Amino acid sequence: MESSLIVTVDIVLFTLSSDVLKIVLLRRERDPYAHQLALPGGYIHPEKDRDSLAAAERVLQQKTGLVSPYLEQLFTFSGGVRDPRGWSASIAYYALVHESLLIADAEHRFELLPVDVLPDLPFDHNRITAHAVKRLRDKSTYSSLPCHLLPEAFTLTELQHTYEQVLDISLDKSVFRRKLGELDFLEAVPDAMRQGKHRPAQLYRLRPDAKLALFNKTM
Amino acid sequence: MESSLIVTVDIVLFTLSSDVLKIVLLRRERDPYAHQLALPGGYIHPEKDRDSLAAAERVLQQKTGLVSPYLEQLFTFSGGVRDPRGWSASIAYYALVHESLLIADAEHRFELLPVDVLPDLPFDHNRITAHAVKRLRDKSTYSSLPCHLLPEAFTLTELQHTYEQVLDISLDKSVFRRKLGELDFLEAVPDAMRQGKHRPAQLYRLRPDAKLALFNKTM
DNA sequence: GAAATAGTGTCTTTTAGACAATATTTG
DNA sequence: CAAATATTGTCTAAAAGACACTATTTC
Repeated sequence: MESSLIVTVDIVLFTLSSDVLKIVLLRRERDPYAHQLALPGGYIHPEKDRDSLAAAERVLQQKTGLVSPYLEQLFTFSGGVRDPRGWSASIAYYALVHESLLIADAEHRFELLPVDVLPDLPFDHNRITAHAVKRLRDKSTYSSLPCHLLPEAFTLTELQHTYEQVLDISLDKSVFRRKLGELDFLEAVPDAMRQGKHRPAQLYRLRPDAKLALFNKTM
Repeated sequence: MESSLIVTVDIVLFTLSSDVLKIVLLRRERDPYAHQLALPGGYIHPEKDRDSLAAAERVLQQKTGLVSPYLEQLFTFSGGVRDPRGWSASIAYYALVHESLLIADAEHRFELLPVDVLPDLPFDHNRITAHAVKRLRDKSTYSSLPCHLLPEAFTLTELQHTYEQVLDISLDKSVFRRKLGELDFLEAVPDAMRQGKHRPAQLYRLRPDAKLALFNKTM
């Protein structure tokens, strides 16, 4: 009925490593662009994948071993020139994960590169990545999104530091905590403190039922 | 290489009619769901359509006669159960247009129905519409988006009224104008006033170069 | 107790909201 | 000039920002 269309999912997987925002890139096994670094991605399998989100979860699991981190549809990139095989559509997703989950599983299957100094990537993967970085930064200005770059439990200072790294701004400690308090998406982990060389800090985690929290104003 | 996937575009076309937010629905000519009201949509034509945005523009033009109103990608809906023909992906768009453009062209090819009292629609078109309404309302709280529901020139009172209809809230005249002034996406149309039974009002239009303007805070 | 970080409080500045006052039309 | 709407100004209340102060830990 229709000429065949290539439909894929691609994933921009963010993490914060050494205080720098980075993404996961894989070396492609086959043509086109074999052996080049590219975003994790793959075909949709209509028999296996309930929908494109399930396809993204499957691809992420197969290529990086990760299970259900924060994963959200980004945008669908399409057209006749983005893939040498013909007209294609890529339903792009972005994901956030704490670095420890990557290190735990790493058998050098992927590379971590800073988003600000990426090489030329195949297809329109630079464009997809730029779109994802913009979305991450925009959404981080008014939501609890950056929480997902941290481990399950974290201190308020670590959370503030994460916002500062992602947004590349500095925030006032007092104002930051006041705004967090207005929302109510965090809860203290009972009797859990981050120990350091000085005064220990209370550990917090996302409330179990908490959806992505939105600030009225900008963070 | 891959089992065949159906890829379509669907469009949620909004307008404000008699102070009510409505969308355009067309009666389907063929199966599945022949003769039922549904969102304007159609297959992507890889030979003709540069990308999915171009496909959406073409579909909109062919089905409603409209040329390039405000048109933005919404979300891609996909899966094995949304279309009886098999696994499918619909790249959904939403568009805003002033009512006059619909009336000018109307040969009863489409119907206008209020978003709050829609009938059961085929496929997952109710879900797509709900998603579009949410996006429109969310984005209207912090941007100049509702301007596109008005004709090219409009008064500030008309613009305020449009925000109030879309968001279903009432706004203070003075505060509203102060916030508009902070941005700068409007310009007065020289010597153009809306005449009524009382004091005429200055007409404004979007600045020629103006992109979608964003308020720091909520509108 | 000095140093370092955690956590809270207070004052000032900015912004939003309520509402009044003035301005310009028509009949 | 009364009525109606446009447009601007002012006062008050709320929020954000800057910054200082107190608290708790290690060495």
